[in-house]
Amino acid sequence: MSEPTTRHPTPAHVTLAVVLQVRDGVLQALLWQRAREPFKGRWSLPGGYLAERDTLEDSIRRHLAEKVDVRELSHLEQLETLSDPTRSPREWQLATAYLGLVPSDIDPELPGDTDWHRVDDLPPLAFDHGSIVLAGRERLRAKLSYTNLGFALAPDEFTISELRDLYAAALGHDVSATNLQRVLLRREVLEPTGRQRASGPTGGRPGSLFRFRTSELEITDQFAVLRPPGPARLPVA
Amino acid sequence: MSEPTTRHPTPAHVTLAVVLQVRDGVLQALLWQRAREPFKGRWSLPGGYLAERDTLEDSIRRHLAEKVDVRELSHLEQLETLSDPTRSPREWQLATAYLGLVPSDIDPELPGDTDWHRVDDLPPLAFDHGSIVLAGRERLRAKLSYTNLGFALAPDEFTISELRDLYAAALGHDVSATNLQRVLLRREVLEPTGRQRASGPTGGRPGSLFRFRTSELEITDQFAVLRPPGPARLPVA
DNA sequence: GCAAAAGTGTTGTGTCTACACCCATGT
DNA sequence: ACATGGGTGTAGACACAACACTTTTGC
Repeated sequence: MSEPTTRHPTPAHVTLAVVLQVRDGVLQALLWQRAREPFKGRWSLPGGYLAERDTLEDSIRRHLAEKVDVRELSHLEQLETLSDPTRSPREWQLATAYLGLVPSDIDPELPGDTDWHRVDDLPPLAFDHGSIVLAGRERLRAKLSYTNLGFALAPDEFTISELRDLYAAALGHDVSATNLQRVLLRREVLEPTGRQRASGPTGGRPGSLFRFRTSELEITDQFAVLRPPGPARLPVA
Repeated sequence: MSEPTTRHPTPAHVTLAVVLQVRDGVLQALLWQRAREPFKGRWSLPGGYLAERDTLEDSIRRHLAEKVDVRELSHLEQLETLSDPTRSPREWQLATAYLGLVPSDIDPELPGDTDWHRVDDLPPLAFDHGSIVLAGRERLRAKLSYTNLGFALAPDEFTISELRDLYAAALGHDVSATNLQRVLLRREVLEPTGRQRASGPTGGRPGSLFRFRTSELEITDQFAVLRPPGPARLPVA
């Protein structure tokens, strides 16, 4: 298997990751400054060549491990594979992009050539990485609406206001804490922990703490329309 | 560019397509019977090796052109890239899978080693192709609910009953013609052509003919929830 | 008491399913 | 006339956004 029996020319293959986190109330992406040509000095997505015996997911986890502690990745999913033959000026190279998420309460140690950048205000990126970041953001936004993916942005415990700020940063628009709470509780995505956050120095009622019921991705708004026929589902007996 | 400057070992790369069509009122997939080892004689997805200077999409279109007339593909989108190092017994091989759709009124000429199979009753497939077919079906089902993707399953003109049968076959459950019509008209996905289908031999009111307003994929049910704030959108003035 | 922050009650709206009913055609 | 299939009217269920109001804290 390590000796391909094909006589077809094969492209180089790299894995890339759009790693997103809400930092300072803003959605940010982890970028890495290229040390070498092509695009020397430009910011780019972390990643690297696929090694033998690695799956694509293994590969991107391995490359990311050099930047951030992989245990800190709360979610990782494949985005798409890019194949424009001119996407790299030097070689025939395919790239499989992943979306990775990091909870907001974590501040990983980073090497000197690596830093967070606001997705709303990115510098020019190497290759086609700019459009990949935007694709990752769109995927995140869509899944926040119809899945429980919020778990990947949030700490283990949080108040509704804190969660609201995370959603607002990721979605790019204001979110009402009132309605967010009701939607996520109705869908049984959140559950109360029973504990409370202490009031801040300026006073105010202490907020109750919640947690996500599960850290596995689940679709919570299946069948937005064209449901299968049948009597209405019982309202959670 | 045709001379990779990398010294990394590179995997073989193939493109595959799950081509789906509603035939005889049932969702079916286009399969091809392997002439050679490995998996000689087994049914498998059409596709083949990626050639230099091809994008992945070019590649799968080219391979499909040997089976069906590509102009008959009403939709083509990337599904995922598979990379398990053991997925092919002979070589290190990645596969990028696509979903292709063919309108129900077309009956392409097929070579002798190629045929349609009901997705609900597939034979054992080569490699990991069985799970890819199911992933394609799930993608189709999801997008039928929140996009106008129905255009890719339907002929240019159709009655609501005919469209209902297509949706039912693809979704795998009964669909109400009444509600289907109202949902798709409200969303302005369908428009009446003004023409009618003649009655069948057994009588019955002739059905009005409709068409999809566009054959570009559009999201018609954006923001199922967590809409951006603001006054309610005007009800289509 | 007053400001600040959290949380609940309530109303209105839009979208969907279900089902009854009416319409147009062939025999 | 009556069977067959197409289409409309309408009622009820539900989920959501918006906003007023109440509760709990610090000062």
